[in-house]
Amino acid sequence: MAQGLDVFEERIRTALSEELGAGAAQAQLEIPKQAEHGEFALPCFNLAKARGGNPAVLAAELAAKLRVPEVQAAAAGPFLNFKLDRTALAAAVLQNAGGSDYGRGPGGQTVLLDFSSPNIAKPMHVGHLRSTVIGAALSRIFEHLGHRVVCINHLGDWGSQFGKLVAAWQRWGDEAALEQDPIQHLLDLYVRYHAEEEKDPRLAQEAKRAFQELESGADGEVRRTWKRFTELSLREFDKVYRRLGVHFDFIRGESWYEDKLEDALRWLESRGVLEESEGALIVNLESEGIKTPCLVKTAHGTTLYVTRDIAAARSRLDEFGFDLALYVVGNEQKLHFEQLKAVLRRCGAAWESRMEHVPFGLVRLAEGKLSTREGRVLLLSEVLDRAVELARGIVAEKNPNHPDPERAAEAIGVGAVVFHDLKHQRARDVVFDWKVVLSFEGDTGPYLQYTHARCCAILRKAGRPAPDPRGVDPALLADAGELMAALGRFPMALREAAAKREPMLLAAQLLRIAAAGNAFYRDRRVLGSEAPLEDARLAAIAALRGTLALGLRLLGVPAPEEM
RNA sequence: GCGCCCGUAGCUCAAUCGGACAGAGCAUCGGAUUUCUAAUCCGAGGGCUGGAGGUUCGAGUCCUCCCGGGCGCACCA
Repeated sequence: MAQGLDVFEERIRTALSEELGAGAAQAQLEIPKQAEHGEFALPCFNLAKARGGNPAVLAAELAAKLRVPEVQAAAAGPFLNFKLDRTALAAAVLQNAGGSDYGRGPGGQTVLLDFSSPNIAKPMHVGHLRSTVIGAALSRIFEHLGHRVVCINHLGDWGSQFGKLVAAWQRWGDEAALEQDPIQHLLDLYVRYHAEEEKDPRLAQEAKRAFQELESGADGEVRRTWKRFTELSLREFDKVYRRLGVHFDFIRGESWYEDKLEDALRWLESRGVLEESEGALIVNLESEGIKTPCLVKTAHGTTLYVTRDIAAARSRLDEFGFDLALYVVGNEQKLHFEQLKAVLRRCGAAWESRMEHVPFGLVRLAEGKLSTREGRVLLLSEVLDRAVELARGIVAEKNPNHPDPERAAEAIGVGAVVFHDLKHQRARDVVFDWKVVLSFEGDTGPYLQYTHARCCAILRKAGRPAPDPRGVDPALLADAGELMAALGRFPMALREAAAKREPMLLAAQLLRIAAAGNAFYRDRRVLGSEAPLEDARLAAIAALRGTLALGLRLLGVPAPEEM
């Protein structure tokens, strides 16, 4: 069930292994940087070295001998280039491209994704956007590849910070302010707490006591207050998730593992990895090459973030039996996940190798790092609102007769913000720049949406259903090689994006597809051509539209039919 | 101080397992619309890939050192 260009790649590998032996099937086939070198290329240096020959000679020999159906092999110095027959290329791509199952894979694994995970009582800022959109995109990509995906939102709803928050609420809480804008009020309280904590040491005591009460399980004032904050926060988060089209199978904060903490600690004890140090319980990790010991219980008896993650990992393995668990969490928590995995390893839990931290760079402002406490925040909802507002103006200007301008503006604004995040390699820090985020031209989400909308317009104006792509004459699309090759690489881009946990690879492929598509219909009239040609071009447009729609959906970017 | 990540065009970013002449977008300049949406397309200029060595047939990519930035380094998450 090879799709797109995979068909040809398989043929090339088969021919190579027939000529050079089975090992050659794994030879490094790459995509040439320049289109005139064909669709695939084989650098012959290593092969020649292994066989004791000259790479250029080998390339020439292979070019003469290889027989690959519908593929022409040509030597260019030490490179062996493969150029696909244009008609065969179009025929192969039209076979699947554009369908909702294009690029679908056999999958079969259970993949758990832990992402977004904002902290209760704090607003979602642009930093949360990264985890949310990267995690959500990966979840859809893995799902499309046939895996069973479980998405968990591991809310930060536990920990000593909630002791601080409850203590602050008990001192300065304002019922009316909480009703009016819960997250803002809670944030104010949190900031005020930190400001006054140093002047008044009693605050720290109150906070510590409150968290101890919370963790004791007592169903008193502290717990009721905390629960209320959680519910109010979730309601706010839901609004953002709805706008982003993000869905979780489970919204389970750290508190969900509350009743599993004791068991986790007993387990560590039974494995003999627990040590006491300065009144606290730790796991020494020097044998795992980590100098910093892992602290699992504080001297005053409360658990920590990592304790909850240990409990969560065991619980999730038990419940879902995951083959792969991806934690889409910022770079700065690298050590945390190394420790988590090392602790499990010391306990003999070999399954920790299936857990993987998928880190991403942090978002910074030009003025400096974001800091909730110092009030240097950039609210996610504000970013989305501004993008939508700008889109609203542009829609009104460019398409005053749009049937649903408000909906289009929302799609364009949100799409711009989401795509902007996903087009960068996740590892790198990103500097948030309004000018760039709010740009709708060039390599942007709206550019992809626009291309999609143009295709929709052509298909709409055809006034009839798109022809069955298998019924059109692919020879009439021999001039669409760029577009067909770009579409044909979509399945590969999907697989790479999953393998490297890097949605950018899909985003980049969509940009290449859109660029090829725009060039294609710019120079070739679709409607009004003679019947067989119109059919063929309509089929190409349908494949383009469908692939963009699919790719955008996987990334979480809406694809309106009209802009 | 130790560890990890990053330095590519004026700006934001790509570059497949180490492969061909380091590519896009933005910005600048110049073109394209009686025809399916100009949020588009075509073209031009713009580079000692932070610096110095090394490995290799071949280095933006690997190794060493230096410079610059980010993050982390047990009682936060």
